[in-house]
Amino acid sequence: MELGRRERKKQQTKAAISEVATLLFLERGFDAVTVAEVARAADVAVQTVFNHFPAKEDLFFDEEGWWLGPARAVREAGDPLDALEAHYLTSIRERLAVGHLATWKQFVATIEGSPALQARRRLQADELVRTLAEALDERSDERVRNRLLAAQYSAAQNLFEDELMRILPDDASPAELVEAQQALEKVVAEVFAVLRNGLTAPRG
Amino acid sequence: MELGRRERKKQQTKAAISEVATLLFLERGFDAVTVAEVARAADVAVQTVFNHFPAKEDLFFDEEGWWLGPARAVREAGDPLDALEAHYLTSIRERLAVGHLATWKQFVATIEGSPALQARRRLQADELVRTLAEALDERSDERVRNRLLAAQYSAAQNLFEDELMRILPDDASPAELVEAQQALEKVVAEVFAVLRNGLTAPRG
DNA sequence: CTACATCTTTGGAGTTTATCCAATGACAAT
DNA sequence: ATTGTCATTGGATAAACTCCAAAGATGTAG
Repeated sequence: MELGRRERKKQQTKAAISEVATLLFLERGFDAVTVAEVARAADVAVQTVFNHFPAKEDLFFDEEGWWLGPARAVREAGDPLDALEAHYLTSIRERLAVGHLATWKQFVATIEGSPALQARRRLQADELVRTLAEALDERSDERVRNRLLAAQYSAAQNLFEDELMRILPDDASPAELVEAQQALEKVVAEVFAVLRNGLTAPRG
Repeated sequence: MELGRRERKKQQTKAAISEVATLLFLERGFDAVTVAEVARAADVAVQTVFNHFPAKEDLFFDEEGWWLGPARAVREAGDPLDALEAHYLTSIRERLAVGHLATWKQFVATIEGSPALQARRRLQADELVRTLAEALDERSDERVRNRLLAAQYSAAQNLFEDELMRILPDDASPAELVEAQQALEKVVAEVFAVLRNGLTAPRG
């Protein structure tokens, strides 16, 4: 679809605002930067910022709807657990791609430094669980188990994220990256084994 | 410990504020009532409200730390799953006690009508999961499983709450109460059976 | 009982996020 | 060129929350 100049300029200002905002947030922390400052740095009116982003938090979380991924993965593949494991391994590899990692660690650190961003992330996690549970409902009518599984997936994701933050130094060398990826994939395998076998089964 | 008049009056104003605020919130919704209104209704200065309650949400959630219950239950009993099941059955019975139910349904409805209150409840749920996971860590060093179980317990609690809201009419008769309690306890038994046997084991 | 210290309450000014609205200016369509 | 649409803007406003200094109530020591 062809975009007119007007729409193009609109997207342009939106992108400019988001970019300058993200830089400021990463540099000085989310709570320490006011929307007025962002507007000034982007050379637009404060109202323009709110025209494009419904709330301040949306300036930071510009990626749209990653939390719908697991539900989609379940819908598009055969066995739900296989689908979820594959989906998670893919997202891990993306995160560990060269250049992405440092940025990602900074993102997480910024979130952990701001109650408002943490609240927003909880909302996203909730959305993930809800949509995943609905997707699982389409595969099996065992509502109770579907909801428990969805919660476990979300918990597993948190686990992996903590683990990543823990084992990876800020400036990881390529060798360390490979090592970390192998370590993480081992944890993923362990977690999904637990999910498959159930909590009380003996570990593999 | 003996409380002086000063401290007594302080608690008194705090209680008065909390009470009048809760009434207003239940009646007209959390977001539709301003702190200034609460202050006016309680005949105190706005600043006085914030002297006693760090944030507006604290005017609604005055009960302190119920979300630490599961962790405590695990620490004080033998088998963690038995402890959690017993703890949850107890809390259900409290909620279904005569007189408490209508109030509780109103509370939940008010929460569901306010994004701010929902966010606060998510924070509490997070705290529950975190503390429960720590308590489980003291019983077993299988960190991964402990975290998955904690997440499942939280999910189960949400399930029960939804179920309670769904099956119970606002003005339940004593007979309906008994019936609802039996239905709920059956669901609880089913969920904990799943937790014990694992997701993939055949249902009982 | 008086004087002094402490602590709660209060009013006022200010900050920040967010909304509403009317005016302006760039772009699109005829 | 005119006219309508739409993004942008400034201004006013609301609401949660903070800071601060003054006032009022309470506790304490002489």
